[in-house]
Amino acid sequence: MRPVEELCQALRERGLKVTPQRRLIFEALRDGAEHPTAENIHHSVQEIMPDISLATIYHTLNDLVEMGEVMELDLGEGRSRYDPCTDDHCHLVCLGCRRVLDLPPTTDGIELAAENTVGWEIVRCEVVFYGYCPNCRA
Amino acid sequence: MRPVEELCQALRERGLKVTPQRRLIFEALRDGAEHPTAENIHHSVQEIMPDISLATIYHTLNDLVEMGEVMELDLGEGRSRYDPCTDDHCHLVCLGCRRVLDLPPTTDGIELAAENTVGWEIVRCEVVFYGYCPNCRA
DNA sequence: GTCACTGCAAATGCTTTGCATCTAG
DNA sequence: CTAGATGCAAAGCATTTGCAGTGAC
Repeated sequence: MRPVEELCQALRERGLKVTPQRRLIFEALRDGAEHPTAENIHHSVQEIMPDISLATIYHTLNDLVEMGEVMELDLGEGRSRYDPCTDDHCHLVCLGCRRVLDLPPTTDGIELAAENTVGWEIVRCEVVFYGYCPNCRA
Repeated sequence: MRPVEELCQALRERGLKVTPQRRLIFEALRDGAEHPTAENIHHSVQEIMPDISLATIYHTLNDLVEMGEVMELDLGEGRSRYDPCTDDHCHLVCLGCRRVLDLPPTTDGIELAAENTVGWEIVRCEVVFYGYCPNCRA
């Protein structure tokens, strides 16, 4: 995700408007936990703007996803997480505490795709490891 | 997924009962498309037993997942798919027609995990490629 | 002044649950 | 006979949508 001011600029270039709500959402994504849910962001923005609506959060997150500034992660939890890091990388999910960590990209993911997907156009590859973190193994 | 009769046996061993509904669901999983949704299975079983309830489908699928006979896939579609193949393998999803293909497992997924997840107990690794199939590229 | 955004509430879509009835073992 | 299964309808959640009022530019 780019810095807040660049995001604001990108919004304007698309004919979208920069509102205080959106600025706060950008800041929450920049400063908060790394893989927040929409509700996480709602809570953290509410500390500054108590009346902001969850619908506004969803609206803005959808815009960011469409702009490619944020990745929507589906980690099998029945709700989406949003990742401000859009570089190629893998995820590691603790089935105990639901903590989500970033891992370096798999080097051969793309190679595998190349071998077995002749004729396809591969857009992206998602790799998620599920397990138990050191704390939760106990 | 094991043959229908073995599944029936496995149910009984767990104190669960073998009903005509469950048998039909097993057969639908065995014979039908490879990555069906709960609704897909409902439709195909309804051709033989029109009054079967969707709740029964979900109930049985949840049992099968718990028994490790079927994998629940979350491919970011807002609904689950169920995969009777529980061997280690990857998935290839067409963003156009939503077709889902199986791919061989990544050999180094586990290696990557071993290098970067000291102290963790890794349970499984899910790899999903998203793209456009030859038909949908046009 | 316009057109997009906001907040609210209602709607949506998938999945689960409560309950009365039924049935496998 | 009895515990578990079924079908129905209602409830639960996360997310989206419709709409009237508001605000960015």
